[in-house]
Amino acid sequence: MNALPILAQSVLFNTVSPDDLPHLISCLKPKEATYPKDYTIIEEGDVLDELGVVLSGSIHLVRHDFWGNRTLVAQLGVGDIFAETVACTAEKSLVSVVTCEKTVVLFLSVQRIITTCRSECVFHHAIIENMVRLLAQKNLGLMKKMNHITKRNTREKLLSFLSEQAWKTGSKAFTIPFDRQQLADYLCVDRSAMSSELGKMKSEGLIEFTKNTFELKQSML
Amino acid sequence: MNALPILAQSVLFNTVSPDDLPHLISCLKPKEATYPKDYTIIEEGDVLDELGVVLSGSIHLVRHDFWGNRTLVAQLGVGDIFAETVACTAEKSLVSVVTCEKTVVLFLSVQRIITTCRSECVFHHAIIENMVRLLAQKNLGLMKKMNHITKRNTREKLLSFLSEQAWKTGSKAFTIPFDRQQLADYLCVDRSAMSSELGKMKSEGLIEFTKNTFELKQSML
DNA sequence: TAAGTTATGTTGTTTTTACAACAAAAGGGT
DNA sequence: ACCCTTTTGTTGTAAAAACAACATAACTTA
Repeated sequence: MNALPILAQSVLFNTVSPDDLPHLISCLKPKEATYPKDYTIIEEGDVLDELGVVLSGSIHLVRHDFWGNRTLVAQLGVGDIFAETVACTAEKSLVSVVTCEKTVVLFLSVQRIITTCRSECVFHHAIIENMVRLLAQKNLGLMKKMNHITKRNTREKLLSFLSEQAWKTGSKAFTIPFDRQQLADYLCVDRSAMSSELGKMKSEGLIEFTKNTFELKQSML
Repeated sequence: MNALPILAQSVLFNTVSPDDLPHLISCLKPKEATYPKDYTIIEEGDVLDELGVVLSGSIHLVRHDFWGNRTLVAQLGVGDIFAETVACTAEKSLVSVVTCEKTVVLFLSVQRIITTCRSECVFHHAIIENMVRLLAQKNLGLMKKMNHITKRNTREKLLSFLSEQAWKTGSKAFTIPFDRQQLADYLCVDRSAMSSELGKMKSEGLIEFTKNTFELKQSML
């Protein structure tokens, strides 16, 4: 498929002029792959030297422990980049990458990205800068998630998460990208316990919700 | 103080030849500062454009919520780098940086690091590559911490943490860099609850410990 | 060394969570 | 419309954690 419009929007290439982009991409050993729904692209423990760009569909970064508890680390969509950490560090992946639907991915060589090539690629140093920003943003994302899950109880985790969503959309009413089980996995709590906590919060007038659409009823920190 | 030997060992500069280092550093607007014990170098919400290198002493990255719960995100020592994320993203800091003892820090301009300068700095692109690796490693560190705190109960968190320490030192007996309160803050649990859980684990023969020295008694995942 | 301070361990109570089992609701496809 | 599957909500119980209060040990420093 035509990856260029999507790549042009991604954090990694949004400063590169559309004219230069095809040449630049061709430098990075691009490989496209299409996966069905619920396909595991990367397994925990895998080692690789390419990062992935989601061209269509969506993916989850998840971890599983020995008792089957699942932790949802992040959900990524079109234009988002994954596996950059494991590719940069050459260490084993701590997460699995699983498709949520039929998904097309473009893989690019990290070695080629961070190693400046000869003068032909005048724009090359631009994407290295972007690579730095990308990693810093990922970092920030992890810290934000940490802000939620380090809360001491379920209600605080929920309020922390919902507040962030409201903040992100700039409105007290918003739709979250998770179903209940996914939200529970994301916040590291039991689904049913979370569900009943949501019920309590609704009956106390703190929040309102139907399906994935929530509304915060009071100012909360 | 003479920062060069320490910088030469740091992730950011360890590939730069010692001869080139002074020139390179001077490009990066270096500023040295000395802080007393328990001094807050960076407050949550601060915005800055410099990263810091610990030249002597040690620091904690911490977060506080409104109920006074403290979360210890990481502990850094000589040669370690902090504030690179907030400096790269130009967003508000999510953590505070507090000294554990008298500490000397060297600040360097992130703008100068990631923007390639004129040809004079032939080694410049080398540290950009290092910057990428540094951020990726930080990322990995956050994921590892996440592996611990996403565990469902205190014992699993402890085992996860202790296993990692054992793995890191390559021995079943090791000394951890935290006291009990700090460990509790790191694992996001109550100190006394953690203390009693440690007691149970000892009485069950799982572990042995005195002060900060632990020993794992059985094979555990 | 004595007194004060900090760190750690212990215990009991209250609150919260996980877990299990089930009911109700919502979709999906034929 | 019907059956089947998935999602969500509800409830009760058992387990775990937070909390508070205190005992003891270790460490400082005057």
